[in-house]
Amino acid sequence: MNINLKSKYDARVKIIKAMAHSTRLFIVDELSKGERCVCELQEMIGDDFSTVSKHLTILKNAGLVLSNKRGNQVFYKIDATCACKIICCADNIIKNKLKSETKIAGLKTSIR
Amino acid sequence: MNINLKSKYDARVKIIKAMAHSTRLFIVDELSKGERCVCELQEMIGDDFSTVSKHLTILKNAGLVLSNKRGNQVFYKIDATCACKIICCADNIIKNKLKSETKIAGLKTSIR
DNA sequence: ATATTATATGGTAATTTTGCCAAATTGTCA
DNA sequence: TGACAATTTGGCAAAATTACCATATAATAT
Repeated sequence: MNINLKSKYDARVKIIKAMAHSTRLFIVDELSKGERCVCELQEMIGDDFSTVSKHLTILKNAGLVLSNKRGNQVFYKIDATCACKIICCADNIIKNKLKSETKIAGLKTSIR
Repeated sequence: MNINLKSKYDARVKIIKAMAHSTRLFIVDELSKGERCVCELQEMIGDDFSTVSKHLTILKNAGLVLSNKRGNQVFYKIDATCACKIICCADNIIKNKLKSETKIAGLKTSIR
């Protein structure tokens, strides 16, 4: 693959990889409801603080979320609304897959 | 995180992970233009046949593409059009990020 | 100043992903 | 049938990701 094309795909991959983890998807989902501080997210997720913090850094570096420090708390919010659309697309794909699987199951039944 | 919620996110992650690789993004992009056989994709990508084949298997298992054997060639095509939308979303995020970065650069210049 | 709270960073072991080679499979054609 | 072409699968080493602990940093309160 040529070098320019490769870097175009690498830029896209960076975004998509940032979302390719259940914790980070959860965070995006949660932030789509509104701003949350790290401690709120950590409590919901249950992982170590440092783990949650690193997930947030990945999302931030990818340009998906923004952080804002107030006092000694850091609040995160969605920067790219398209991140939510990506989740929506994933849900559509899951729905379609289930539909086509039941269709196949139905065909198999009707063959008997 | 509770177990049901976790599995909901895992299903989404499976889809997104399937797209989280530059070669696989390229394949989705290419297939969005039309059906392609493995050898065509392999030639464009340049990786080993087995590598390309494994990428295709990942996309197929995620429900993003379909395969169809004709003669001794296997043709792949897009199953989930939403896969293309995800790429589109990634592009939007990249565009916004560039925009906000130049805005910040502009502010810094105007401070001088 | 010092203790405390909230978050980020460095280091590291465990796990997952990747990509190549070799071998197996499937279909075509002589 | 046997040779060949296209694709997939198994095995494995290298690279990347993940999650924890310990430590560092920053803001607040005493």
